[in-house]
Amino acid sequence: MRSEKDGLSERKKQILKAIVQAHIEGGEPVGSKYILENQHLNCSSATIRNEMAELENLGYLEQPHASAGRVPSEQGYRFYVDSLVEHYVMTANEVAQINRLLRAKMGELDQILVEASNLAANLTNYTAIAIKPRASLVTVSKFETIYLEPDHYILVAVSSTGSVKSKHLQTKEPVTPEALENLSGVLNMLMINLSADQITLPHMMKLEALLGNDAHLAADVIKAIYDLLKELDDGEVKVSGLDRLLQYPEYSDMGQLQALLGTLENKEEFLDLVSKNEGEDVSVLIGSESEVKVMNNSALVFKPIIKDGKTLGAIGVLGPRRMDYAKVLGTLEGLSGNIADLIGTGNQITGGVSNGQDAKEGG
Amino acid sequence: MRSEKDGLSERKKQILKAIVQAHIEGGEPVGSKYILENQHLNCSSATIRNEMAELENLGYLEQPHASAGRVPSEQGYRFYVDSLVEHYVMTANEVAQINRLLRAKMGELDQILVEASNLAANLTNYTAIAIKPRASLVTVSKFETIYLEPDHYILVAVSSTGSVKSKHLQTKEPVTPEALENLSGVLNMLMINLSADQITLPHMMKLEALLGNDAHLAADVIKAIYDLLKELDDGEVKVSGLDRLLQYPEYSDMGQLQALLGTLENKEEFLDLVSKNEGEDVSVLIGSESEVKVMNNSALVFKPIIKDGKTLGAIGVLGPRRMDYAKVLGTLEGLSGNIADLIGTGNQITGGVSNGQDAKEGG
DNA sequence: TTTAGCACTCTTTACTGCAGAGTGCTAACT
DNA sequence: AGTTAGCACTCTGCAGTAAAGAGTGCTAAA
Repeated sequence: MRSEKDGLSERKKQILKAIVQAHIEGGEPVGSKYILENQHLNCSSATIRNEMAELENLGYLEQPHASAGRVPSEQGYRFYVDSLVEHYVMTANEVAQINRLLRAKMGELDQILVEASNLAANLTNYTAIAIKPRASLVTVSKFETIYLEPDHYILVAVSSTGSVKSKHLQTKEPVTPEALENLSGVLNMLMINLSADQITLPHMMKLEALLGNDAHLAADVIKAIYDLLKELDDGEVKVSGLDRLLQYPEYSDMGQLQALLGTLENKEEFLDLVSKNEGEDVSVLIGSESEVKVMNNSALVFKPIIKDGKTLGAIGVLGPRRMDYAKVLGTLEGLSGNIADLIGTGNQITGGVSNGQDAKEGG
Repeated sequence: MRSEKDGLSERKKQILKAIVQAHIEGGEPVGSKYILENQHLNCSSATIRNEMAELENLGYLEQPHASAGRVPSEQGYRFYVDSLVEHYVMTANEVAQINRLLRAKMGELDQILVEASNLAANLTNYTAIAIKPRASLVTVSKFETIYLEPDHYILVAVSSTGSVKSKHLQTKEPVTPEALENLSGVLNMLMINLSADQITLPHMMKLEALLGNDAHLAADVIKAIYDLLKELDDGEVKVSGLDRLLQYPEYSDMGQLQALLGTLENKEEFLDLVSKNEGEDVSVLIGSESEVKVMNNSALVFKPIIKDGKTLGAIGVLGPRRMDYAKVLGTLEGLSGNIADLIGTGNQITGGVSNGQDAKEGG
């Protein structure tokens, strides 16, 4: 006993692993007999029972009631994910699927993320989420105006992360295309690389001054810029494959499910989660580990998409605590590799560095 | 008997209405005794039973099993909605809530729709959806380019409906800001007001010719324009308050629920619905009326947002068949009035005509 | 045409008993 | 000391039954 540095004998590990895997597959408590039949250990069911009792004392297993089999505890899953899970390697077929679908939809990051989360849902058969984190440091790196009618133009802003947002603006007095060109010139001089709270009264004064005859545009433009910055800052959470949750009996209990759905609509908690685990490569949050109250019965695995040290987004998989971690981890690895490649090859703001497939679990 | 032109005596109507309303509230079959106690008809429960038996023969009611109360049939709801429902008038409080929240989030149509559907979900306590219909006739009315780096620029397109989309483009050979200005000029001459299938080889030839030294840009630009048009065409469906469905016992049956969730992810069916009922003011689809297979137990009420004869979007409410139609209809009326006002007052592409609060049910 | 009364049907709930699954413990074995 | 066989015990799940309740349809009388 105690022959291993983490305190579990090889046999205990094997039993724990078998229990976790069996429970992942079937969703029901697993008993000593099952282990005996499916795992060729050279011992009897009684021995296994003894081991299981010890594993329970150590906190890795729990018993729903006195005479049911054992179910992995949160700690049990944790240990499984950290030390026992074998890396699932995607089949050629799956890799091909990712390549085909993702490349077909090549586009802006938002789209790629959503597409990737669709794929994740399909491949893992759990619910997946695409997360675009809040970016509190985002600024506008370039302005442009588009003249439409004498009293109507569009203000376009390109953010430091490359996304493009626009706002329609209506003017009281007519403006000329030349005035608008002047406006964008002034904006590109004055208002570049400022975050919302760096825009101060002096900026506005200067803006009005530089606009000369068109000073009447200033107020609306400033408001529009504020709005644009707010939109750029804003995180987004998009959910795919929600219906897949329902096939797992743990979600047949309404109430629980309703709460979870409610949480999913409230993107805030997920955005917080992502920014909190920013440093990690892959994060695996099991049950109550993830401060999102509702998730006691669930697990969330997510992987940020990092580019040049900046977290551009994340894709995650949400499912019951007894999630097929091997498969989910493998899928997210594969997907993120592909996304990184895609971002590298062209459609994003900077070319270069590809942060590849280096796998490591987060704590 | 048969004193009314639609074939139902006043008393039958009253009974039918009472049954529908009671069922809407409680969700359970309602019996003759309940009617007797809550509706002061000058008759006994036996008479009511006779009337109910007749209403059942006429197809307005059905009996879940031999000795339960009656439940309105699809036809019963239909009749209720068409002739019996009283218009719900929003409370001052509700109107104020709409005004406050909607005006605070003034912005592009997409945002307004989503915000309105959030409100609809809150006010009605059902699930709401915001629908931006496919627009197969959409074209680009203005192009603009934004220079970022020698090998990297952005193509911006303003659609005929006023929405703005953009695409990052990477070039093999370096381009100058002047070249890009030329490019947008040429695009604004050549490629304006064309739908995807109107872009032909001659266009591309001419584009290359006019670009002169920068002809190498043409291929990528054409592809980008195709992509932009596709994105502009694309409909969107956004769901709010999904969790609210679960409080109604009709959705406690998994499977049914799972199918419905699946359908909600597949926006196609909803987009089809909207375009099919384009002419209507308010559409009320009860159960199987709405060709969406899954919805046998549900009802969908939606109202298009129309501006200058064009359907810009729609907001809808989805709930159990026994939905509080009065409240839902009233809420959608109120919301759409406010949206119309908002669109009128500034942020959208054309000013003018406000299609107000004129209410009428669709058939 | 309406009503009172009653028999009938069907669902819901509670309770019972039984079979099955799985454990924990003890005593014997290596 | 670790392992095993055996057995008693506990808890769940299911089937069957009985009783209560709700609501109807029908009949006969007003």
